[in-house]
Amino acid sequence: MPTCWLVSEDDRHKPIQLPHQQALILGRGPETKIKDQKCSRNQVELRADCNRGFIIVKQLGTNPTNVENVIVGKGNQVPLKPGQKLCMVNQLYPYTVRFIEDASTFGSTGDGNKPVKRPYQKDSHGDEKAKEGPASKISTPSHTEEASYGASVTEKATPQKAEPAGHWSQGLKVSMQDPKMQVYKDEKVVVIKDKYPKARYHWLVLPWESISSLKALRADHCELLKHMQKVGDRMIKHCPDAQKLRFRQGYHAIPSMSHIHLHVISQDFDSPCLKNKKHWNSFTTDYFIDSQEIIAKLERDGKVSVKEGMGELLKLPLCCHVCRKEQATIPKLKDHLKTHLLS
DNA sequence: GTTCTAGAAC
DNA sequence: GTTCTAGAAC
Repeated sequence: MPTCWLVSEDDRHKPIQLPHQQALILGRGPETKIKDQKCSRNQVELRADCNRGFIIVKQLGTNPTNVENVIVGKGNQVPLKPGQKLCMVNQLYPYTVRFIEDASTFGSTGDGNKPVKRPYQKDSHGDEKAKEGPASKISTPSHTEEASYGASVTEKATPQKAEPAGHWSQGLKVSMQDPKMQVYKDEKVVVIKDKYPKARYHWLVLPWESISSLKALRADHCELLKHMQKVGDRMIKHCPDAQKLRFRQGYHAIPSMSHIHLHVISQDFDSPCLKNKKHWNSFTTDYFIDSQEIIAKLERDGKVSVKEGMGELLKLPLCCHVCRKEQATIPKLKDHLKTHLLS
């Protein structure tokens, strides 16, 4: 059976072995050399399946752990396969997973067949709640996922109950199923109004098929994406202000919400829900990728890759999307936008 | 994703 | 003093 190794992509430390079918909890601590206070000492629970060649990543900490740039969500678990990227917290501390047949030349101990020793790490800062427990923990492999969680985690600490489907990042999956939210549906897609619209008109087009993110798209999704855009076109066409307003259709490079969704949004950005720089830049910088561009990339390459560093675009200065003039604050930007509305 | 709020900026 | 942002908490 191959051995499984968690590899620090920025080479902060040597690979950590993940024993087969044993839950290992990692986070801030000497093993990962992560000192970032945003990272819980029990940030993730990792469980390797050495026979099938993947690991299950469960987010235990409050701050986001990402797999392939998608937030896992506290209490949720997702698979991580070789080649995919795990970011321990806040898009930082990248890792990949590797399965090695002969592990003798790999890792820090050179002893490829035994789990890496992980002694109890006393909290030297004394700032962490005692309930967080040891820095890492291996539970017995005989438990089921649920039993293991109940036995090893609940009792020792995490006060919140595991509610994967209840996490905010899963909200779209709930909304799209709610008839009261649906404004259009057919055999392939459903349209809902954005719960917090960032403009006078702001819809989300979601496929019934569960597609986690842009990275999960494959060539055979092209027709679906074209259909989603056509449905968006139809929404715009039936809008009473269609003549007056400009619209864009596109995707966020790194969406916060699970389940792929096409934004159909009018370009007035006249909405009380548009409150901060992140909101603004997510719709007016390259963070917003036009539907056509995604479709073209998918047709050309058979996949969509999102460039690194897109998150930085959200911190850019506030720049008017019409005249590109920079605005100092959100309220000033909102005042400025009114001048374009009147023209 | 939103809400809340400390403290920076004015 | 008030306004506004940015980060933590949810």
